Amino acid sequence: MNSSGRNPHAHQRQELGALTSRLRREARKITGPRAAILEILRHHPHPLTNKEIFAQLPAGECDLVTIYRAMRMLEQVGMVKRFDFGDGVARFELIEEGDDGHHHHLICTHCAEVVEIRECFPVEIEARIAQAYGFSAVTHRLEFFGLCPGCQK
Amino acid sequence: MNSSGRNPHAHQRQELGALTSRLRREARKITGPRAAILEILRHHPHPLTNKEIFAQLPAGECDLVTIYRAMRMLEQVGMVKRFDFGDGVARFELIEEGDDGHHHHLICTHCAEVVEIRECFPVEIEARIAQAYGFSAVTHRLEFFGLCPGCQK
DNA sequence: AATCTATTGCAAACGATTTGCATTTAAAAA
DNA sequence: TTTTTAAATGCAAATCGTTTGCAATAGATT
Repeated sequence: MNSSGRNPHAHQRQELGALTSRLRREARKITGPRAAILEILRHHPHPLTNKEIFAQLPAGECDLVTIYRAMRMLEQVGMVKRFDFGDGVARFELIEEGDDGHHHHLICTHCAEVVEIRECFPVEIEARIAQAYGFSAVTHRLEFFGLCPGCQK
Repeated sequence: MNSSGRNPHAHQRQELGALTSRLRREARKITGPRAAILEILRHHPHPLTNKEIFAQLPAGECDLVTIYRAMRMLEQVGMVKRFDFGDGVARFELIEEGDDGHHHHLICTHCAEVVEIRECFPVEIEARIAQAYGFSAVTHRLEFFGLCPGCQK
């Protein structure tokens, strides 16, 4: 049982080379800003906002707008997953090749700590819902909120 | 088995009088705009955006800003529940006295039709998550997306 | 090395939501 | 009922996240 298993949530860091070749395969250019952004995402197991990425970047590495554009592109080619914590700010997480990145989070409403939740429950439920209402291609968006151990009292 | 049961999703329309007295109890003034807004919400079983409410209002009844302020206030006193369908626009639904309004929706990604989902599944799951990670006061936000019967092909 | 086109930076536009402030008005007091 | 008082409104302007236009730059291909 080694650590290179296929648990999509093991968060083994993807190699930068693997990431760039993935980009190349999509006929996208590997630019300085993009490499830097991927490098940051690679080291963060939790969803990051565009601003947070921007802040991590060496000063002047690239414009905030470029990050917005890069994230949209990375989402399009399926390299990152966009999450919505309901605060009006998009967050992104790098996902593994082949994975669709579907999972959930538990967010502390006080300190904003984020826990990645491995299990995805409502999958069985989706089928039930889909057929109950005649919908197809049903997916869901689910996030949990609460007080983390450190913030309780 | 009459229709005035206590199923919180039966959507029996709340009386305007009951609504205003609820407001009065909270030491809020019953104004023209507020009565008009409540009147609209009363007749809509699905979440409405501020703009949608504005559009329903008799022309010149009140400013859009007033609606924003009213909805925030109504949310504070627990008379409406705010929903987030992930498109960057807040939606509101009137909730019954005593109810916390917690429920979910199934939204057609093509025509935006909204189905109210009565059952709330992850309640049992919340407990599991809460204790697994030591969080307290855990809640969740869950919405389903898919293609409604009419939009499939 | 030359070419071609995607990508970037910067400024400006956008859409949802909030805020400041002077004016109006519902509700409490007289 | 009139007076008083604080809350609510309208309007303009500000804010915040995100997108877009455009000319300049720079990967990738030849």
